[in-house]
Order: sequence, then structure tokens, then C-alpha cells
Amino acid sequence: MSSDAPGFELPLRLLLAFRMLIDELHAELARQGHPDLRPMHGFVMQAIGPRGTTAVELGRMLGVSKQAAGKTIDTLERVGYVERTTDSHDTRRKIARLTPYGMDALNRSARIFDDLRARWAHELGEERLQALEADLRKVTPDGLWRLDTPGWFGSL
Amino acid sequence: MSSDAPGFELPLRLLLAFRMLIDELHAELARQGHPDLRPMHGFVMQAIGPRGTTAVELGRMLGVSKQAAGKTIDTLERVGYVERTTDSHDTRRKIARLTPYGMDALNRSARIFDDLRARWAHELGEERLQALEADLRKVTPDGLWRLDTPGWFGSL
DNA sequence: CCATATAGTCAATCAGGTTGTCTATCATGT
DNA sequence: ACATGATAGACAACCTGATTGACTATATGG
Repeated sequence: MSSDAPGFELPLRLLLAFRMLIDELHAELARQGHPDLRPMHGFVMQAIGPRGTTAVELGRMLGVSKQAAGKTIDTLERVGYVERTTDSHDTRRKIARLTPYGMDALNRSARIFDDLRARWAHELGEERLQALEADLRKVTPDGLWRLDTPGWFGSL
Repeated sequence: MSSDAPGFELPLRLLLAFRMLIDELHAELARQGHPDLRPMHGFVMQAIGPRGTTAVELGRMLGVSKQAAGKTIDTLERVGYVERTTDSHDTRRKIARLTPYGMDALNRSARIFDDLRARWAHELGEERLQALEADLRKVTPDGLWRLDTPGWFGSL
């Protein structure tokens, strides 16, 4: 099948590779005290960043509505990764900030991703891995990381 | 950021590359008479294959419950990509088969993916692209393509 | 021939997303 | 100073896709 339709393999492998990294990340995170963290939480927390964000800003970054971003913040808040504070300069704004627990998850994620990358470097060779990263950079746009993957994938 | 956390970039680029391919596929499919096809439909139709499947089997292949698989078949049936027939040897089973319209979508998808791959080959060079594919093969498992991406990504 | 396993369906529930609406608060221009 | 318009957040209604649990119909095997 892949001989007569060589183009089919690429997207599958890309998705599979992504999933493997994410699944292994969360298996390891679970071992390190973050069993409730779901794939998209990591993305959202990174988007929130160390300085915090509002629902509107988060929605723009993630490419979803402010309501959806607000609901996601609700979830993260309920699980303890995020807390809401009010902006003293603009009482309308409620800034979502990472809690120490959230920062811990983010820091651990970064380390685990580095470890996973190192494993790939071991399997492929550092040179080949750098080439792979460079090539991916070449075919993907910079900036703009749309994270509306769940809804994007399904629908109709 | 990518200097102190080099491992963060890889998963993002993989996802982004996957999304680009899928988005361009569906933009082109829409131009070619399949405007209602959603990303996951292609995956499901490929899982159904030319010989057809039942909801239970499909659920196993996709890693979702038989009910979810049944609903997905309902959707595909409603849009005309799939039709249900009964198995004469086992009247419990209802086999979902691709309609000619569904086969057309699948064939066009294959051609479009080939074109997209050719574009990447043009941008990266055929050699580099083959190296990329080989490397992805090396770090991803064969067989077992779990396609439960929508639910997998979100949840909690 | 009955007991068990399997295929499919129905119903209730949940997560996440969307749009629309509403209120409170800021920011600006006259 | 104030009226106007823009923005932030919350609430409600609705859609899709997935889950579990319960139920029916049909095979299958002891």
C-alpha cells in the first residue's frame, strides 16, 4: 500500500510520532506526581506562561473562542494547576496564573521532553535528528500555534 | 526558549506538520467535490477499507467503543460515504461498506497526499525527505494505528 | 436445548467547542 | 464631565463525539 501511495505514510508517521512523545511524556508525568494532567493541559499551560494570561488572550493564542478558553481555565483551576487573580489596573481582567504545582508540571515536562529528544538522538544520531528538526521547521510556519486540535479533528 | 528547552520544539513541529498536511488535503478535497469531508473521516474510511467492517471491528481498530464507532458510521452514512449491508452468514452483523463516493474520496486523498509529498520533496530534496521518513519509521511503532485522536487529546 | 458470548441499538452523561446575549468596566472624543 | 463605543468576563443553549450501562436479537457450543 505504501508503495503505490507513498504520500499516505507521511501524515500518519507524523501523527504517530507526536502521539508517542505525548503519551510517553504523560506516562512519565504520572509517575512524577501529575497523573491528572491531560495532553492539552500542557499546551495550555505553556500558552499561559509564567506571566499569566486572560481568557481572551488565551483564546487568541489557542485559536478558540474566549468562552472555550475560559472553560479550559476553569478546568485547570479546578485541578489546581492555575489560579485566577484580578488585574489591579483593569478590574475587568482576571489573570490566570500558574500555581507552583502548575509550574512544577511545566518544568518537569520540559525536562522529560529533553530526555525524550535525547533518546531520539541516541536512536537516530544527533545529526539526523537536527536535520529532521530543520526540515520540519522548513515546512511548517513559525509562530501561530493553533491548539484547537480536539474540535479541529472531529466535527461535521 | 528553544535553546534552554530543545525538546519542546519537536512535538510541536510534528503536530504542526501533520496539521498542515491534513488541512491542505481537505482544502484540496473541498475543491474536488468533497467539501464535507472532515479530517477524521479519512482515517475512518481507510480503516473501513475496501472490504467493509462492522462497528465492533471498527471500534477495535480505532481504539474507541463500539457505540462511538457506530455513531461515526452513522455520520459517514448520512453524508453518503458509507452504506450498511447485512451479513448473510450472521444476521447480527451489519457491514459498513464504502460507497463509490467514499471510494472516490479515498482515491483522491491518496493522490493529493502524493502531491503534497512531492511538494515537500521539492522543498527539502527527495533525499532529505526520505531520510525524514526513515527516521520517523525508526522511532514509531509499526502496525497499530490508534485513531482515537479527538478524545485522546482533550479529556480529563 | 439451554447457557453464554457477541452485534447492534438506545439512553444518559460528560467534555469541549460554538454562538448569542448580558453586565461591568475601561477608553476616548466632544 | 459625560456619552459613546470597545473590551473582559460570565451565562445559557446547543452541537459533536466519546463513554458506560442496559437491553434485544442472534450465534455458538457443551
